[in-house]
Amino acid sequence: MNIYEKVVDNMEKKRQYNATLKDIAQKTGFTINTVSRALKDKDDISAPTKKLIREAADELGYVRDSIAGSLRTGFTKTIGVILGDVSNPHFSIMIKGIDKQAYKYKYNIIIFNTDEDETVELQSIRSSLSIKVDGIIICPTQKCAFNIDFLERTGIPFVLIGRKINRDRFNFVVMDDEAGGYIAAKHLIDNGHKRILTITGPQYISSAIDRTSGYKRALTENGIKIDNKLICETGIQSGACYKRLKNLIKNNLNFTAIFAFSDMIACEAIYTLNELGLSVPKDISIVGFDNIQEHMLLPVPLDTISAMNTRMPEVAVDVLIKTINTPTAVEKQQ
DNA sequence: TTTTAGTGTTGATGAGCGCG
DNA sequence: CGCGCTCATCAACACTAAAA
Repeated sequence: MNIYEKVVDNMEKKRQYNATLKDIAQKTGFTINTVSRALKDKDDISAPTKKLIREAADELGYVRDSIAGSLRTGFTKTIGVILGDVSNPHFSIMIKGIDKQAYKYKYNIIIFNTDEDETVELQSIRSSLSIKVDGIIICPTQKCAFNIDFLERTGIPFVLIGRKINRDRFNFVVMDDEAGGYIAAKHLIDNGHKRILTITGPQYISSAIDRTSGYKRALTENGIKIDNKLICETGIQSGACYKRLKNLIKNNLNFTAIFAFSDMIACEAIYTLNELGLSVPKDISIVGFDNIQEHMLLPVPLDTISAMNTRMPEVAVDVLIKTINTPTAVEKQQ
């Protein structure tokens, strides 16, 4: 095959791939509109015509140009999903749930990973708007209010997931983190623990605040005095807990149990304890959060908080789609 | 510099046809 | 004439390369 044949071959291949409604119309003798309607299975097109057009489309290797479609309809059938850390199983499980639910509505999702960085977060919001997603599901970094304010001002439908801001104005889908914190601490108390270390997330994150206050309530209700030394705030990025916990133990902090902000932090804590010659649960008991082992088995079974965690993605998508279809509706879910 | 033409798809509207 | 069925015509979407 010489260079010219190659070019022609490529052009033909490209043409095949790029077949449009126009090509099908020419091939079948119907108008472009009829072809469009036939392929969309509209009921004002007769069955024989549909069959003919579909066959022609297959033969030409037609693939719908969704960009052109969006140009016409104003919808891209795409949801932007903006999350802090997709390498955390908690979030990847969440993504899977969102995708599965979005599929039911014939929606695609596009994922943005912010690394919990507000600058990246803003860029992700901008990119989402740029590619004209119909709506956004976002787990906000909560490091500054600007990003979400900006998002609100654009008027695009969005739903917060996992973390909440300002109950009245925004749609958010969260679990009852306060209750989760309470149950976790209560569980450890019931097992005889009085010195319970909580390794919690940064206190600008709503879920961290709520879980910590649940923890405090459990202690208070059970007559245990709150020791601020046992409330350890740490970053939620990988490695943060390891350093922090190691330090605490080296400084001889006295505790018999840990309530971790997430299962990932719990895993890191177990790793750290093992490294220091302590074993779980013999020496130290641990309760995590998120129940990731429901989706992936861990080396050691982990006591953890699940609640309605697994339904959050579903609900978030439902609420978002509803908002997209009725722009004025404001919903609140918990 | 401004204007035009072109991209692919589809909702709204309308027209032709056969039948009762 | 009125109706249902089937398909056609038109216009618009947001942006850009090319023409004027």
